[in-house]
Amino acid sequence: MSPDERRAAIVAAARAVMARRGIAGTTVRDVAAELGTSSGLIHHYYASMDDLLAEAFEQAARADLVEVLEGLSQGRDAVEKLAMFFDTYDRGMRDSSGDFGMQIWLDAWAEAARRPALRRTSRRLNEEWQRALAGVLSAGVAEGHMQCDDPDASAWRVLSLLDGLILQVVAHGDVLTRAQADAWSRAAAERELGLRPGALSRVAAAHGA
Amino acid sequence: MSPDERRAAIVAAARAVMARRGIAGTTVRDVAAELGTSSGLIHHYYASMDDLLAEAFEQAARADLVEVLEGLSQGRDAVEKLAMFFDTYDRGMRDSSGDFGMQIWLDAWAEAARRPALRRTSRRLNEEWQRALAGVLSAGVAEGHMQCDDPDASAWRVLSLLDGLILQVVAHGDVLTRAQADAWSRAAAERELGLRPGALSRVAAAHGA
DNA sequence: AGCTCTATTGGACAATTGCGCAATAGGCCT
DNA sequence: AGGCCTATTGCGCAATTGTCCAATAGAGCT
Repeated sequence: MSPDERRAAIVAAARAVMARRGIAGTTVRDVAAELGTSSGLIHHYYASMDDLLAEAFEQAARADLVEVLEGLSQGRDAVEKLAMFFDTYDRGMRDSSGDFGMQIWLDAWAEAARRPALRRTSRRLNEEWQRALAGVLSAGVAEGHMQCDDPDASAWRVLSLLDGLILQVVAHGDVLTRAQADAWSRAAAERELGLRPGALSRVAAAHGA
Repeated sequence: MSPDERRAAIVAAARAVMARRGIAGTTVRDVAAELGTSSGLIHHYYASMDDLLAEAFEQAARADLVEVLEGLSQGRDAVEKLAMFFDTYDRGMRDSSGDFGMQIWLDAWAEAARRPALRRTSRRLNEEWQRALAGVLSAGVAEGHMQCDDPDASAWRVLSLLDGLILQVVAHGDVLTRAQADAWSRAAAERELGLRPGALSRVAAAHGA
């Protein structure tokens, strides 16, 4: 196995463990076991566990971002793009790794205070999410379909509300359902952008698929 | 020192360490050192570390909640109560222990997946915040000053947005300012409840104090 | 004073952690 | 084929963790 392949395999194994145990719960031995190799090998390719965790988190987070960006590009206008954004976010939350896909974000936010490498990565990814969303809102205003004084602020609000609601689902379980978090954040976005109630309903449902 | 005093002293020491090192970084020996006693004594009063951390977090979080509830009670009507809610929340965020007052929430949400006692406590406290807020919104609707189909859902939204925005401030630093998080969440609440823009501005400022 | 009960000590213990290192294996070039 | 280089092993080490326990001290009651 070539060095590049090996590095990729290690990160993939680290992502798999992270999805199961969270960032803080991912150990060198877990990754080695997942990979079916020795623990020493991990250190041959990654100088420290911090480096590996930062890299694995970056890839996992970016994969989610890419998926959402692809969903976004499928919308025909800004309103549909935004609806697709919620669709993809919600779908990504359900299949892949269940709750734990989001658990790594909770870990990242908490660990950001103590791990500089992780903080930079987490911050950068969050900003990319916000930028993508702000772009859609600006387009929506330009198209005349959305009302919004400050797309930048609105994007932060839509994103942060989603984060805050999903946070409750992941951290506390039944206190909210995923369906409520999804529906409530769509409703808030509609109000935020002067859309009629229901304008951001599931695209799949609206198209009968 | 009486058992009750001792328990209180242990929790106080745990809170002090938590404020410095975070929940995940608080160890039995740290607490014992902070208290100037032996580590065995902690286990004489608390069956497990999980219990102690949950208790310490509970007290720290409840102190914030009580402060907000007091602020809330100073409002004359529901709109003013809600404005006071934001005032107190924002003030509590600044003085006490700076960012660390909120950092323990990030820790709690992340650690909830791994510590059952902490998860229960975190969940209960979050529900109390939501209930308090929902009460204000219901009163606002009854008074005819607010429009809101589902006070319960709206309360979760207002709270989660605030959490989500503050999260960015605490975890990522300058990506947002505390002032933006404060102003933006007030604006969203105004929209959410059919209030005129500016209706939830700082009470202190509005009264010239 | 003596007895009892418990607060308190200080260290032992096993488990787990990241990390390093000497030894091995196996592929690639000459 | 032979030799070098590095991927890979598997164990060991030191540090840290939560938990437990036998021993001690000291206060309060009879």
